[in-house]
Amino acid sequence: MSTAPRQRRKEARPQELLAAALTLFVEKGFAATRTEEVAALAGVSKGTLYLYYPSKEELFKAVIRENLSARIAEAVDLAAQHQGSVTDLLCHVMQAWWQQVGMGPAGGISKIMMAEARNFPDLARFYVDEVVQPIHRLLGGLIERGIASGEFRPVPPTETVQVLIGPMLHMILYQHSLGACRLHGPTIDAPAVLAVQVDLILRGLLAKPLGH
Amino acid sequence: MSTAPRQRRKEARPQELLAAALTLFVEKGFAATRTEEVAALAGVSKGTLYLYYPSKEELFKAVIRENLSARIAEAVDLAAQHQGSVTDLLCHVMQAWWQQVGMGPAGGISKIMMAEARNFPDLARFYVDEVVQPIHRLLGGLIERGIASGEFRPVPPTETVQVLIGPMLHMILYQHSLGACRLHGPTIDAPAVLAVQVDLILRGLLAKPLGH
Amino acid sequence: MSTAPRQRRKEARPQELLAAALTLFVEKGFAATRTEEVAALAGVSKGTLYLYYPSKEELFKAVIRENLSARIAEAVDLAAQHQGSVTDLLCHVMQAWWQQVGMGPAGGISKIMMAEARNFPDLARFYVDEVVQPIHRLLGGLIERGIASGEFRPVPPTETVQVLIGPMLHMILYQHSLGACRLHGPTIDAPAVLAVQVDLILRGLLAKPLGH
Amino acid sequence: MSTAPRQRRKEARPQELLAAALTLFVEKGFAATRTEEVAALAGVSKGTLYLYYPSKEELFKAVIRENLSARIAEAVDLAAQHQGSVTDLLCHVMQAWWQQVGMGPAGGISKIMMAEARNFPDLARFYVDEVVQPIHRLLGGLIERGIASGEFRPVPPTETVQVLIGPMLHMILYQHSLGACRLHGPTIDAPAVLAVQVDLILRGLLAKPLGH
DNA sequence: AATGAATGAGTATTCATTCAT
DNA sequence: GATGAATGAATACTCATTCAT
Repeated sequence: MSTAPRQRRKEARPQELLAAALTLFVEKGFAATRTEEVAALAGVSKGTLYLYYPSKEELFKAVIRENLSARIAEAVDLAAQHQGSVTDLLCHVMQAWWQQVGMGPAGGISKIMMAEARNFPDLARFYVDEVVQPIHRLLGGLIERGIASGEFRPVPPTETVQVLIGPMLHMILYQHSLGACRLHGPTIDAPAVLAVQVDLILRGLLAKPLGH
Repeated sequence: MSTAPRQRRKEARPQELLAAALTLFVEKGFAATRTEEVAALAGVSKGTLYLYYPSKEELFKAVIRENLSARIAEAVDLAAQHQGSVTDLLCHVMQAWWQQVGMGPAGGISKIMMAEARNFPDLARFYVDEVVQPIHRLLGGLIERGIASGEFRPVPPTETVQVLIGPMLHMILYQHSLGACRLHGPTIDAPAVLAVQVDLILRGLLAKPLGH
Repeated sequence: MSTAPRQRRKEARPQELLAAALTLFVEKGFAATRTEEVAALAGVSKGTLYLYYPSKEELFKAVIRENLSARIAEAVDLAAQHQGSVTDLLCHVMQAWWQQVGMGPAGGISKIMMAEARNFPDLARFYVDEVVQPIHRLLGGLIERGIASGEFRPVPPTETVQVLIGPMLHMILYQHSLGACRLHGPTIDAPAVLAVQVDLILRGLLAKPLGH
Repeated sequence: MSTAPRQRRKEARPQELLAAALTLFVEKGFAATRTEEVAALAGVSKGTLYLYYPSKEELFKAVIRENLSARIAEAVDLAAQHQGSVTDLLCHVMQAWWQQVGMGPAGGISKIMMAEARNFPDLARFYVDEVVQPIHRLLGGLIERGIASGEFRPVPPTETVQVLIGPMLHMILYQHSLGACRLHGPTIDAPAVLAVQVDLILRGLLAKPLGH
């Protein structure tokens, strides 16, 4: 209880390092981020970083676990317990993901993986196992539940998941790459796009048409 | 008539270099591709590459011009001359882009830009001006034409363009990144996804509902 | 007190690197000296050099500050405090410069600047501000003092400074260039030349002729 | 007599190449001058240069022969034939050298040699044999003639040659190096310096003092 | 004779990782 | 535990020279 500040500091170190790493990896990419910068942003020296994480790759894996694995587990739990309309659940899950992950810096992790998967096969494997597969299982399952319950038309689940995920991921990627440069490209109003997507796709998905 | 082999080579070199550069840039990214590798893949020495392109960045710009700018111009022409249903035109443009660009290696260029825009601001600017803006102008214009002609519901054009582009771009990115690693992630059946997308989104877009 | 060897090295490194740099820059010139050679001569690796100096140019500037700026400041102080004959002071300043700078490796810096000024404008600017101007101000001031005190004839100060500096600088350059090659060119006996110069020029400078 | 322009061109080539080489070598130094630039300035292609001179070093030797050896031979002849006062002859030779060589681009050759002798020992040897030695023999001989004739005091000839040459050479070097950068260093008024030098040194050299 | 396409050795600088203190 | 000095592998770009045309 009366842990000295030094003690608190020592316990907080991993979190501080992960936060610094997330920020810089998203900003510059994995390969282009220097470990020394991560350490500096976390307020420690280069050597200290290696005390907590044995390499840059392991540091990145820890960032993924910290920021994505946990969120996914929550969503899976939520879906398992939900009782009512699958439509509502699907909307909720997607909105929540956007709020908690997509909008924030953690969204940038997907950019990094897209960018550097082929140069770092170990990271790619880890990310697919830890993130991509679970999300596909979750959303695919929801589509199947909706079809089974008669809410949705009998669409192919796997492909529909792609169509659901696509625009959201694309916006995330854009905002963390070209959108982050101060250029005169198209400005993306993410909530508006999500609204349009929900409108368009639900109309297409639902067994019973909505009105205008 | 009496073009010596040396002469023929000189004229073919730029194409050979651009093809090699496209392959490697897409595979490894811009920063991680070594110029010497590009030269080797094109069957020439390091120095020769610099005879044709003054720097790695200029080489990359040339790759973009060669592979994307030309295709975009074709699509713009096609759209300007098309007379019939906007729905057909939109489907055609998107299918053609997928066939000619998305599916092939040129699709990987968008991955590179997502990945490295923030580290190479000059390239980002070039890509936005040369590729992103023209595509948005083209598709946005089609949506507006469809609304004006009464084919489409009065959706917001800019955001709808995002929803149209999103899944396609996401698939492209996926196939050039995680999909290219031999992992057990979800296998994407791109034509099937496109079919689902067209089905879902057109249902949402059209003023008059389709049947099942 | 308990300075570990590592610590002692850290403090000594800049000096060791500057000494190695001076030696090699004088021997081969600025452009032709490889940073790795400098590091090797100082007994460290390539990377260590860059821990202390951010670039080859900054290393060179540090060599100038270390070897010339300090000497010039000393001479300026001496001149400011000197009370007696300007003739004596002038002789002393020139002899001292020859002993402390001209004769030693630091003399070679002027060779480098002559050689590479036009290819490295930043270095040229630095050298003019830091070395050439101060020396001219010092010697020009001495000539003026001598004229004002009636010791010297009313010669034009600026041009006289050139005549004073010329032979010394020429000898320095010669010894660090052609003289350093084992050739059968004229061997320069620097002290003898200086003696002749002092004899000839003082005779020309003094208001009252000397005897034979 | 009716040589076609093409013929005239072919015969003029070596001269044009030497002129171009002199200009660029003086401006940038030997190592830093690219052979392609020399060829371009002479209006021919890279390959053509090698048709006339087998290497960059041989090109440089030819520049020396063309611009210095010839002038020296003229001065030697003049000195051999001169009958009157050695003082006049010495003044004349030095002024003529300044006018014909020092002031013009050929003066820059000495800068190059100072700069790069140690990196190109072959060139150094050639320059000493072809230029330095002859000039020293010429001027040393004049001093001895002046002493023998009673015009000059019995000064040591070799060292006196250094004092004579020094300021002139220094000015040449300065004007081709730091002086050629647009900096705020001291501006050298070469004729004024020469006048001062002649005044000072002759006063010191002559057996019978001049008046004020 | 003239060209210019091709070559490949050579070099400043960066950065993940180690380890003595 | 914490530091930061030291390392050395890795890479874009240049330029003298050659030689097929």
